[in-house]
Amino acid sequence: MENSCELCIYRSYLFDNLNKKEFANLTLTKTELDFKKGEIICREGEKILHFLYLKQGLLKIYKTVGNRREQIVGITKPKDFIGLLSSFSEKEHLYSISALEDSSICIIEMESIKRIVRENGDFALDLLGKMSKLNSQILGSRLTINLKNLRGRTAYIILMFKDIYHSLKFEIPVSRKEIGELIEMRTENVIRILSELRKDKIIKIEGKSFEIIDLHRLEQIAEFG
Amino acid sequence: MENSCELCIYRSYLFDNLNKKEFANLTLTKTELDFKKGEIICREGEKILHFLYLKQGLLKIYKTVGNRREQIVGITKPKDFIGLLSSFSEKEHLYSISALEDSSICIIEMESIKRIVRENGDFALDLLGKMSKLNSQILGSRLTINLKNLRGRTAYIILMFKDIYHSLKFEIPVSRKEIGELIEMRTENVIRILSELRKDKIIKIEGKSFEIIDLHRLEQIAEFG
DNA sequence: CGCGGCTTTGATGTTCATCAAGTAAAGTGG
DNA sequence: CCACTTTACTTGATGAACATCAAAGCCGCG
Repeated sequence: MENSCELCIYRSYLFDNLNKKEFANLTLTKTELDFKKGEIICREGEKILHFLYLKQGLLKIYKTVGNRREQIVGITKPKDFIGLLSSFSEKEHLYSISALEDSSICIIEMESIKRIVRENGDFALDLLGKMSKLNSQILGSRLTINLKNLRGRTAYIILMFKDIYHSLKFEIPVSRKEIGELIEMRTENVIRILSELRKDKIIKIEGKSFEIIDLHRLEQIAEFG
Repeated sequence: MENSCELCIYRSYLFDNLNKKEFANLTLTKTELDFKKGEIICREGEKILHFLYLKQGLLKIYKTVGNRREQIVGITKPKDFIGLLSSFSEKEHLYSISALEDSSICIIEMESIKRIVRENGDFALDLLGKMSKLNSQILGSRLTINLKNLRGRTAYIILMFKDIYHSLKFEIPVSRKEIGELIEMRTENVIRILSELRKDKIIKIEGKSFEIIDLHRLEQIAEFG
């Protein structure tokens, strides 16, 4: 695992606007942490002390509601800021975050980031844009999901994984139960509809191995379901 | 209508971090516009050219989906930035906005705001925070609504109007149909459940006049419904 | 080996959307 | 200002979509 920020493949994505000195100062306070699949990165209600950045892996952002039900708010892909949803406005995390796959996370003191925002206008503007984008995406996906019926939601989530893995064939990193939490369905219905899609020869599934056979029809279902 | 930014009651809320010169430059490009109830401020897909700020009134942010159904994303109260959800990341408005009440909106060139973000770090940081807050609120309310049954949603929206008007008695600015769009219910069910709540002596309603009789029970319903 | 969690299928029940139909209110044009 | 049209509001009846319940097989793990 390459641990130098200088050489990080994402350096230019987020920190392109920083000069040498700013960048050096930033890396001083930076830590990189690895989390195993299933581990919890932070819990709803904990103090926000760090700015979190997903270098590698996949995370879920979720909320525990009432009696041990979980509602997944979104999935974080590499290059996403984690918890950015609220880092600049809240004192405590609004959502919990855990690793769906083994993941590497870069951790920077919140104060360091704030200092750079104050000192470097281009960085500030860029960060505003990225944050705005992430929020739009998450809100948009929630609105979209709620308009669809169960078949449409299921197709939507399969297509989402296709986009994450850039392939028609992939291993999903989540259980059927977690799929349900992501798209607001009961586990039983997730399974039922996956079976239907299999019988209709739209997908192949075996455990967590998924393969999309008829992409066009799947997209139709996601669109009009 | 007082048109000077110097004297605006909200000046300190948003522009407290600006020095005299910055503030003067900003006000040069500023316009204030009045919209009548029902008028459309912007449409989904239009170019974002301005930074919009709600001075007075009430707006709805919504999306037209498929065959002339509307989905309301949120309600904007005075002091909220409008369309801030996406101003810094998108070229076009993601949502349409219209006036629920007669409203005054301050319009500032997007470029002016961006310049200040670049030049004034404290302003940038403050804006990041406010934007983050607004996004959290909107996302939170969507998540909350989707967990509730129809009774719970109806109670929730009544309580929201209570908070907007700071009173147990108010005139709602929306039709039954619009309430439905706000909380993802059919118009008929909105009416049915409002009638139930009336029969249960929890609220009094007559047309658009609402009065909360039993606040405690209403809160219970909103919480556990 | 047995326990608990995940997966699967079928049967049953509830909630809510849809359909239908009628009244009231509000805008429109002659 | 009144007939006319349209839009909002209201209630009841029906059906579809989805949640819940139940039961059984499977797998990993202590």
